[in-house]
Amino acid sequence: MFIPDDVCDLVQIDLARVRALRAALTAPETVQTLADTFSVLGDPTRVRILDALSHGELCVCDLAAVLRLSQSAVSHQLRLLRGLRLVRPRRDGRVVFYSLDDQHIMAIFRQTLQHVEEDQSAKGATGARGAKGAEGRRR
Amino acid sequence: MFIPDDVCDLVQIDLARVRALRAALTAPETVQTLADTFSVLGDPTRVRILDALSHGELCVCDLAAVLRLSQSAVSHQLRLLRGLRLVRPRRDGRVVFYSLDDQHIMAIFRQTLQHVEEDQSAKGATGARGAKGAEGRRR
DNA sequence: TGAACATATGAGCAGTTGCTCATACGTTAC
DNA sequence: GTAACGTATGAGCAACTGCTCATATGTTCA
Repeated sequence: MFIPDDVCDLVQIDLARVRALRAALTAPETVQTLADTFSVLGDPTRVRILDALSHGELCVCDLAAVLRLSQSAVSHQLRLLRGLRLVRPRRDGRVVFYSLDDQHIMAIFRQTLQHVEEDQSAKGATGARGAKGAEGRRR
Repeated sequence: MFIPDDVCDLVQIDLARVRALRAALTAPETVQTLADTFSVLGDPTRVRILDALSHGELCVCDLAAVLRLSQSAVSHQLRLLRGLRLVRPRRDGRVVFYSLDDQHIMAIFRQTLQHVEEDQSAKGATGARGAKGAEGRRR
């Protein structure tokens, strides 16, 4: 679909500003990287894995036991988390222990929770159903 | 699928720890909320929208023009962002201006970029393809 | 009131995701 | 070597996502 510089013909539409803004936008690769990272964090199972690992390193099968997930499911998810260097493996014999690879993640979790909590207290719960199906996404 | 307390039968597997950890885990609703929020942030289009709005409020059609997206696409995404209170609408006649609803988001972006950058510098680029298809996801 | 316009939303489709199942890989013990 | 075991991974399927198209809603102005 073709989208011209000016989409609507209101006077208020600020064409100069539109063009200036385009130059000020974050680079596409950076945007993609941000989105990829958030995408990986945007799954309850992976959040739970990171949460569990925040208490210390765990082998795959203990992780599966803690979260009541299959070994395969955990392993698949760890692969993704490894890919973004959110977790780090350490082999000891046939057991592989995983730990958080980075302090930032927990800081990001904290900050995000702050956002959510500020929401609920400061603004009341009008239609706070979290858009994307905050409920009913588990299978 | 049934998943017992202990998945594997190695001696190293720490059953007591598994049980203790279960009690220490973050509450399911909190996990879901975190995941929902990250899920919304985990899309390039929405990241771009938030990035654009970080420079100041914009009406829907200017936003569409800046990002070269259809009005419909932008509106659908704004709906999601509104749902999680990441953006806030302000009506002025028939024009609706959107702005960031929260300072936290930009802080989260910054922190996440720090994580990514630390990756690339400190750890070299061995297999840094970001798992989930960092490239080739645009259509 | 009705035309024009900015925005919102429902339906539908192609692409993606997270799981399970089956199986391969890597290490240890015999 | 081979058996056992912890982990990793490919295929495949059901559910979900983000877009477009068509259309509804809400506001302004004549």
